[in-house]
Amino acid sequence: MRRSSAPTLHDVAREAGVSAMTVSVVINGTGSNIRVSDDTRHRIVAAASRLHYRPNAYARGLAKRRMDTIGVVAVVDGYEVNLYFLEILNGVLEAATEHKQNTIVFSVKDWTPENLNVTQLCDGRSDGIIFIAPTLTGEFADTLSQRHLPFVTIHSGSELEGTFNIDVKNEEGACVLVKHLIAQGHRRILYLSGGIQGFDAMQRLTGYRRALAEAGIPFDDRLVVPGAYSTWSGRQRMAIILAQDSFSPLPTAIFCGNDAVALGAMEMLAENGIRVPEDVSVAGFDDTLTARITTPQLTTMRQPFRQMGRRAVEVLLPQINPRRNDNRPNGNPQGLEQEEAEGNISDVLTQKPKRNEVFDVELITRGSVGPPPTHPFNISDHTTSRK
Amino acid sequence: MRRSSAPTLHDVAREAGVSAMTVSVVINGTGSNIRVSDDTRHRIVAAASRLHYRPNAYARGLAKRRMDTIGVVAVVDGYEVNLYFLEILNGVLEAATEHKQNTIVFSVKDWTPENLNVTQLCDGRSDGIIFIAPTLTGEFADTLSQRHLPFVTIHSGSELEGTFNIDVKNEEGACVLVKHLIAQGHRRILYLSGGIQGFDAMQRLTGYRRALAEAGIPFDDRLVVPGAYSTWSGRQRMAIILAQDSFSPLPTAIFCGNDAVALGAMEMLAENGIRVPEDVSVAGFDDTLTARITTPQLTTMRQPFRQMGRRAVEVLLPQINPRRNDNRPNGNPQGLEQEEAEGNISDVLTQKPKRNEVFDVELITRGSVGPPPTHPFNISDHTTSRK
DNA sequence: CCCTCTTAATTTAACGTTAAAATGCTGTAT
DNA sequence: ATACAGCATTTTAACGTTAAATTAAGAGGG
Repeated sequence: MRRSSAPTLHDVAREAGVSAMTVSVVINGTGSNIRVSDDTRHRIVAAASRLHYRPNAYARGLAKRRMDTIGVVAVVDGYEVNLYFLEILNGVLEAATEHKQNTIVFSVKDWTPENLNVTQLCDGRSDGIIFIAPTLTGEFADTLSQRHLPFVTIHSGSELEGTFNIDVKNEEGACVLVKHLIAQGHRRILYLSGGIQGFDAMQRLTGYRRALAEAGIPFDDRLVVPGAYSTWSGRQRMAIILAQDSFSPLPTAIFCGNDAVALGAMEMLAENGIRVPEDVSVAGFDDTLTARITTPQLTTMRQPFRQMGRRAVEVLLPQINPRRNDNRPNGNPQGLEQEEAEGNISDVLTQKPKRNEVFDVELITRGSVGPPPTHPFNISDHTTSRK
Repeated sequence: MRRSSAPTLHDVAREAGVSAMTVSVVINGTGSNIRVSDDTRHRIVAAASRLHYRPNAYARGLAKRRMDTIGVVAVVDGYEVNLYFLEILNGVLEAATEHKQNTIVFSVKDWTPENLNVTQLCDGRSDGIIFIAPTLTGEFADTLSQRHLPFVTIHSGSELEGTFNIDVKNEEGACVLVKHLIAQGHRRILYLSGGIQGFDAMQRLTGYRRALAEAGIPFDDRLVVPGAYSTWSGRQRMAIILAQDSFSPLPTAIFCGNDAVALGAMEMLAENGIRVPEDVSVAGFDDTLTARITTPQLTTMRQPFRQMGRRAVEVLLPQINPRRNDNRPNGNPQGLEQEEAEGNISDVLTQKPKRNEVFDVELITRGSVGPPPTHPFNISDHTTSRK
């Protein structure tokens, strides 16, 4: 009782009159070659609960060379909360708990390769990393590899060799969404894109162009406005569009890179007295909570975030512990398409196979999309008269 | 080079031709009694960077008996994201970074004392805990105390002995807000409260009653409807109110326990064709992002979340390491009121002093509050005719 | 009575790091 | 020459845990 800090295995051992090792075996069910008599077991359990003993996770991790902890890296733009991140996180937490893994969240502000403090990721706190962001630099991937830290990305495209990535059908999703707009009668459709360095923004652009092409509508690159995946960016870009003569008359529909962007755009439209969907239709991507918060509610493409988070865990675990097979998923999740590089055995044996898992997206129609106005909407008529 | 895992201090030592201890001293600036020649230092730095060495945080924590990590416990209701929590977290992250502390987030679903897996909190991952929730059980506090884990609560009232708590002037805030409603002409004001077991909900109720009393309006307990601090709860309670005859004619103003509750209430009102603020005024509490997402935007009381998060760190750190004084805050933050139990020296020497820091709140007026309608609003007239 | 087999534990040696004490050195004043 | 600093570095011993090897004691068989 001379110590003022938390009780240890040895304290329990002394209290129960046995050795530390016996206590260790009793505390963890997994006693390799070891057996403990019922009497001793009871004494130890009693002593442990009397002292309120809790095993020290770090000492344990150090000894086992395994922390049973998954690190999740979230990239936060400025002060803005990325709701989709939280939904992915829920999936990760769910699956991690099922596999008895802990989760630790590293949040990174304003993603730049330098800014990301790799130290925290690499200092032994986790056995593997789930990286959620639309971009991943090779430099960063290299650092993790050098540290023998397995990782899985979500939304990072599939450009890097030997990298596991979970993604959605961005191109197809954008194409379906834009076709939906065209079906309503729209022909002048603005694409308010996310960051152009992101893979997903480019893939969605391709889908946008394909939908236009198949409907025989010529592509006009002035109708593609790049920004960031944030409400702030949506507001700010929308303000520019409304102020610029080249955008008058206003396009009759806006395809936003993101629900957050759509929210910002709709705020700015509302502040200028432009009605949705009467004057202009707005569509988003993600189907986060945001989509049901706007007035009217948002037509958008749903991403199966929770499933994607779950899947990331299931893909990561076998890489962390290649020996045990108890983490094997039970069949392929629905709507999942698997690409495997060449797929011959030598690949599997030599290096991590390149693997990309792509989930389906789903069109969710709500009130923000309607037929185009009968007469083109002239911005200057309204914005100046109001306010 | 026989090892396939990450390089250790010893690897660097071998590479540089020195002992492990010298490397340790070079890596951490803090060489207590020790000095290292420039030549050796350069060799070690070179070797470390050549091997991409990163110190193992856990081994380090074990040896130092200090993890330099603050744990933050977030209680999540169901699947709903508590935006105010994220804003507090930003303050915590900011201050923690300034004091060179890491932060680890424990998220707990559906707060019940049993559900909260205390193990994770107590297994040595953090040196102290910041607990964000409107309730804290004595049982839980005891467990932490037994483990000698210092903790600070936010929003947990000041009921428990020897506990540090950061809070806001709930009573005064509610009083100011309700007086504002009264000043607009309202006399029948509904209080759509958060969980009644929470200290803040009760304090706000007191403020609500005081405002009514000072205006000579009799208190009617049927106008106090308890629920939870969530959008779902706001929707659900509002639906009940609209369906119940006893609430017709509708109160002319609704004071919601929370911005999230207000959002839910406003959604339900809108779905029933009831206009805000023409038919009914709505006010919230918190001034989170939610308040600017509603249509119209929400009149609410602003809590200085970021400051509160910062302050929690500043209060926690001295408890973790009473020796060093380098964590001392520079003066009292503005709008801060400090209560100290008795304040005599013996208290400080014997046990943790009971301390409660209470921040000011600020009325933010927006579009959701207006004068009451000239004629009382009869629910059945409208809800049945619509839809 | 010696040998082997089982059961129930204990002992030893890590895991990667740091605090504190110990060790050589070199020069400098007594 | 002798003791005495001061510097640069190493040694030793933890921190709390677990894997693997080892011991001890009894049971049963020849």
